[in-house]
Amino acid sequence: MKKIIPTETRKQEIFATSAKLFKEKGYSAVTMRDLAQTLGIKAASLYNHIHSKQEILSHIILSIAEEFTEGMTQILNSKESSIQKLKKIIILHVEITSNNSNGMASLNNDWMHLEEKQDYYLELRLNYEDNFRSIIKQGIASNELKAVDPDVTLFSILSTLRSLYLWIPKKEEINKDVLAGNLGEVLLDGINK
Amino acid sequence: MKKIIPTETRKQEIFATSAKLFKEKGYSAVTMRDLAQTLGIKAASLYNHIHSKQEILSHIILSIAEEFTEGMTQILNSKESSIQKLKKIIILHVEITSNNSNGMASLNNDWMHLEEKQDYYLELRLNYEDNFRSIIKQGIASNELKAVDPDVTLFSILSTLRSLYLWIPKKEEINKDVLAGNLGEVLLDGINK
DNA sequence: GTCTATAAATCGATAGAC
DNA sequence: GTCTATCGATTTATAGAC
Repeated sequence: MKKIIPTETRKQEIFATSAKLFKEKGYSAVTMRDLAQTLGIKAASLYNHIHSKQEILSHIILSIAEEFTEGMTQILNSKESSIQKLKKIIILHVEITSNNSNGMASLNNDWMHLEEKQDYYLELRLNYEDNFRSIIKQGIASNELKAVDPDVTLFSILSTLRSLYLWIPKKEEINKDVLAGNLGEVLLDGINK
Repeated sequence: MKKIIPTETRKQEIFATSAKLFKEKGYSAVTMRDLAQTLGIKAASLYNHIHSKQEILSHIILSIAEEFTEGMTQILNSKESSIQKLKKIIILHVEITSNNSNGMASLNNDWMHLEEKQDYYLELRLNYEDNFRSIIKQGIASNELKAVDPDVTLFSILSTLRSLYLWIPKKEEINKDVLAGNLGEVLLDGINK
C-alpha cells in the first residue's frame, strides 16, 4: 500500500526543509535536487506542490516579516513605558526566532534574492525599523533612556536580536523567558558594574 | 596605445570588486561573468590573474580572519583591565570593518562556501571566540563586570560587532573614534538610565 | 503524487589566437 | 593581458507516462 501525503502537508514540509537548507548554504547554493533528495523524492515532483523555487523563498521570508509587523503594531498600541516596549520587542524576537530559526536565516541573508516581493519586504522592514527608532527616541525624550545616538542604540539592539537565529538553536535547554530576561539585562542595563 | 594593467594590481582589483559583489548577492549568486563585466573585461581573462572563484573567496575571508587573530593576540598580551580589553576589541572591529566592510560580509555570510580552507577558518573563529569569552569571564571574576551569563554577553556584543559591516558604509560622515566610543557606551554601560 | 526524460539556459573553467 | 570559442557539468522547470 502506497503512502500518500496530502499536498498541503507536503507543502509545509517543503517550506520547512527549504528553510533548513537555505540556512546551511544560502538560497542560491541550494538546488531543487538538494531539496528533493532531502525530502526523499525527485526534483520534478516538487512542482506538484509549489510553482517555483522563488515561491518557497517568498513564503518563508514574508510570513515571518508579517509576523514581526503584527507584533510591532500591538506593542505600539500598548500604553506602556518605553522600557517596557523595548522589553516586549526583545520577547517578540525571542518568540518568533524560537519558532522558526531556520526561516530567520533566510530573512536576514537571502532577502536580496526576492524578486517580485522584494519591494514589499523592504517596505515592511523599513517601517519596522522606523517604529523601533521612534520608541527609542520617545524613551530618551521621557528621560527613561540615556541620550546616546538613537541610531547607534537601534543598530546595536537590532543586530543582536537579528542574530538570535544563530544562537537559539544551540541553547535549546534554556527557557525562552530566561533568555529574554538575560538579553534585556545585557541590552538595556549593560554589563559594566 | 593600449592600457596595460600590472597583474598584481589587477589581482587586488579583482579581490576588491569580488568582495563588493559578494556583499550584494552572496558568493554563490555572483558569476565569473558578473565579476568580469564589472571589471570591464571578459570572464576568461580573469583566469590570467586568479586560478578559481574559490581562490578569491579564500583570500577575502582568510586575510581578514588572520587580521582579527593578530589583533586579539595583541589585546590578550596587553596588561590592562577587562573593560579596557573589551574597548580595544570594539576598536579592533570598527577599524577592520571600516577598512574592508565588503570583505566582512563574505566572512560573515559566505564562510560555509570555503572548501579546503574552511577548517582553518573555523579554527581561527573558534579561538577568537574562546579568547573573547575568557576576557569576559576574567572581568566577572575581577568584579569589573556584572555576573550575567558570559555566553549571553559574548553573543550580544559579538553580534553587534559582526553586523558593523552593514552599518558603517551608511555612516561615512561619522568618525571612527566617535563610533567606537558610542558603541562602548551602549554595549558596556547600557541605555537604561 | 511521483516518476523518467528532457528542454533551454547558465555555470566555472580551458585552449589557443592575437 | 585580453580576446573568441567552446567544453562538460549543472541549473530551474516542463511534458507526459504511470
